[in-house]
Amino acid sequence: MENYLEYTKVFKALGDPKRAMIVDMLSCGELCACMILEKFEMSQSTLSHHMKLLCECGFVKGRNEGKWTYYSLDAETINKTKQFFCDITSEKENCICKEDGNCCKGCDENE
Amino acid sequence: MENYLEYTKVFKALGDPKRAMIVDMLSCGELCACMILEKFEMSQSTLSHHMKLLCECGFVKGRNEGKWTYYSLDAETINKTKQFFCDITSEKENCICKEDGNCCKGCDENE
DNA sequence: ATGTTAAATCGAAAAGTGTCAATATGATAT
DNA sequence: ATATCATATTGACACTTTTCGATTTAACAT
Repeated sequence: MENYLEYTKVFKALGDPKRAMIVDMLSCGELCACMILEKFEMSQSTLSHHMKLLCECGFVKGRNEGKWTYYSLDAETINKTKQFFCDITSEKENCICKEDGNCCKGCDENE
Repeated sequence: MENYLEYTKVFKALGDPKRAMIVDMLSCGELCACMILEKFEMSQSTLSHHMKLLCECGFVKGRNEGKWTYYSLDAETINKTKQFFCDITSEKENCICKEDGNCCKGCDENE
C-alpha cells in the first residue's frame, strides 16, 4: 500500500467545497466549462485552476471539442479511490495494534 | 445536500499522506499517541497538530487515560463520508446536465 | 514537594493554496 | 487577415498549512 501519495492527491482535490460541488455537478454527465462557470461566482481563471487540479489527480477528464472543453468524472479513478478509502479505514491483518508492546499502558504494566 | 463544507473538511484531513497513514494505522484498533509517533519521523508537536485536525473533522476520536491519549477511528463518520463520496459521484435526478441549454455546442446550434 | 512523562499549545518560518486581473493560446467566424 | 470567443497561463496578493523548538499543562511517581 504505497499509494498514499496518489490518493491523498485525490482527497486534497475533493477537500475544497467548490471542487466537491463541481464533482457533484459532473456526476450525471459531462459539462462544458462555461456551463460550470455559470453556476458559480468565480472568475474564469479560478475555475480553470480548479478544473486543472481535478484533472491532475485523475478524478476528472477533459475533452476538447472546438473551442470548448467538456469535463466528466473518471469512473475508474472514482472506484479506485473508494477502494483506497475502504482499505485505509477497515481492519487488516498484521496491523500495528497487534504487535507486542503497542500499548503504552501495557508497556508500563509489563515492566 | 448542504454538507459540502462538513465533508470537505474530512477530505482535506485525508489529503495529507501522513494523516492517511495514521488513519490506516488506526484502522484495526485504538493506539496511543506515543505509539503513532514512534512510527513517523515527525516532532511530537507536529503529530499533535495532525491528530487535532483528524479529530476536528470527526474522523478520529481521542480518549484520555491518565497521561496518555488513545486515538481511534469513528465508524459513523467513516460511513457518512463514504456515503457522501458516493452521493457526489453517482448519477442523480434533476441534475444540471439534464436542464435545457446545458451544452455549449447545443446552445450555439439552436441560435 | 519535586521531578518526570505525555500531550497540547504557542510563536515563527517556509511552503502551499485560492483568488483575481491581465495576457496568451487556439479555434471559429467573418 | 481579422475579430471574436472559450479556455489556459501568468503574476501578484492574501490567506492557510506544515513544520519545528520552546513552553505549558496535567498526570503520575518518588
